[in-house]
Amino acid sequence: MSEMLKFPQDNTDFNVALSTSLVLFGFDGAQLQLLLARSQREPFKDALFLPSRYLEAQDELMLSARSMFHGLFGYDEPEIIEQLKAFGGVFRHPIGRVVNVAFYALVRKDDFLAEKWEQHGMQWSPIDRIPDLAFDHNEIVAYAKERLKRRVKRRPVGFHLMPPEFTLGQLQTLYEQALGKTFDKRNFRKKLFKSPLLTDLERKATGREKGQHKGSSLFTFDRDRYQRMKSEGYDFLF
Amino acid sequence: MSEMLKFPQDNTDFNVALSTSLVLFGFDGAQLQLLLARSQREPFKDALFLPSRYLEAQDELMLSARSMFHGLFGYDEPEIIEQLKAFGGVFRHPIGRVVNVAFYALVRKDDFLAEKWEQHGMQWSPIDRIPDLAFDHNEIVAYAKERLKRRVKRRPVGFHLMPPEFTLGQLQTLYEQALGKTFDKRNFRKKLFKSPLLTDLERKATGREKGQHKGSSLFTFDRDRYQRMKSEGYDFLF
DNA sequence: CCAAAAGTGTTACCCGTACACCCATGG
DNA sequence: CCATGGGTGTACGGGTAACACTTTTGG
Repeated sequence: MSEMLKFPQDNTDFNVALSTSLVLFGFDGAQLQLLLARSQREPFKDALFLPSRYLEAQDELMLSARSMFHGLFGYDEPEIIEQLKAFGGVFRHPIGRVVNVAFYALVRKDDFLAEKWEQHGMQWSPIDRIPDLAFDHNEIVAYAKERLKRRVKRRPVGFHLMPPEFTLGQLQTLYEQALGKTFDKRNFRKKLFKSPLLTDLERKATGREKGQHKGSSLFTFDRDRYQRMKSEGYDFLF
Repeated sequence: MSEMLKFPQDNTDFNVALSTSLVLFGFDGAQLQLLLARSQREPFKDALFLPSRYLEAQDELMLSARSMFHGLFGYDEPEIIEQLKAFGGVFRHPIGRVVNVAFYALVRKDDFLAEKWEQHGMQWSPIDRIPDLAFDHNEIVAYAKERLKRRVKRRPVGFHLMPPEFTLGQLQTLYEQALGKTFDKRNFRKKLFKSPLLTDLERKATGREKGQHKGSSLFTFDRDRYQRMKSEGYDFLF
């Protein structure tokens, strides 16, 4: 009974393993997607799951997630990466227990090292049509989508997901898919222009980029301004 | 490199231990508080920390948290208990790694088995004056307070924290402490009466209960009604 | 010429906020 | 009688939501 009052130097049970999984959101110009791996070997051939790896005992949770990210994208860290929570409900290893700590991150899809990974069965999947995944990974994805919904309302996620130049139509698509509802075009624009983070590039889209309609105006996010305003206490709100 | 693509049957590293900690919020009629333990033995004598225990390898995370809760309160589960996230940044055990999965719960302070635990150094501490805690438990508390802020806005937390009968003054105190700001009395009442969950008991407080001013009206929450409305899609919003 | 998306203002309603006075009680 | 909290209504402003038509472009 007073185990609760002891500092954890006693009675420890070191036969748990930790894995980390990543829920990586990307936007290809028209669709919000996430990255899945496909097992290419028996006994789970073709099963889909989230990019995952074991944590070595000395690793920090976040560093483990970042290093996995590095393997996939070739640089050290995405701008947005955050722990979701621990998921422990499903997988039992013959040797002990596996608990999975999941992270989510927002990425530029272009940065993905596709040549390197596609041959290993990795692929992007539209967020509204995620197939059955192994383990409890569907539950993790559902949790991540909820987290994303909250972040979309409080952070200019376009910074991290959109290509450097984009149209307002694309941005609206992103918001609609992330929040799971549609918006009136005029109201959407009004709302976004309340914050001064969107810069009109005064150029028109050629229509060659995915999801860009020819002739519509191109915008970009003003990162510097956002940094300055944030340090003065500004809070983005959608 | 293709570790990421393997199912987790290989290369596991079973020398991690998991602990669970509880951030237990209670309200004594006048103050929002949380429950702390005090170590009574060397080498950490007098250190304060969150109620914590080791997870045995076969335990579910949530069940472990609930069973610790049972030890403290004598019944199986609080109405609100939720995982926060995994905290792994601080403690290194000589044998391996300890990762702490924290939970938060809302409780009726009266239910705490005080006679049983006070002699073991457990005590309630006001939320706005939490002392230095061992490990990274201050960080956990900070995270839990943020979670509580969000929940206060979306759930009728009064159900779970308030005594069965309370005054509007008490309820306002709770909201003010949880959200860290003050409210105008009239606006506060207006806001709460938008939802029909508050029942006027048509009796007056005697002034004997802590935090109740004599003569003010007593209210209770209509649990049944909340259940019915919730099943019809109602969402509480403060 | 047809389809698809871009672009553009106004109105109504709701909600949040600000604000002041009198009453009841206990000390 | 003084201090503390209870109890009550109104008015303004900002934000959200609803709503339709014309233009550009590619096919």
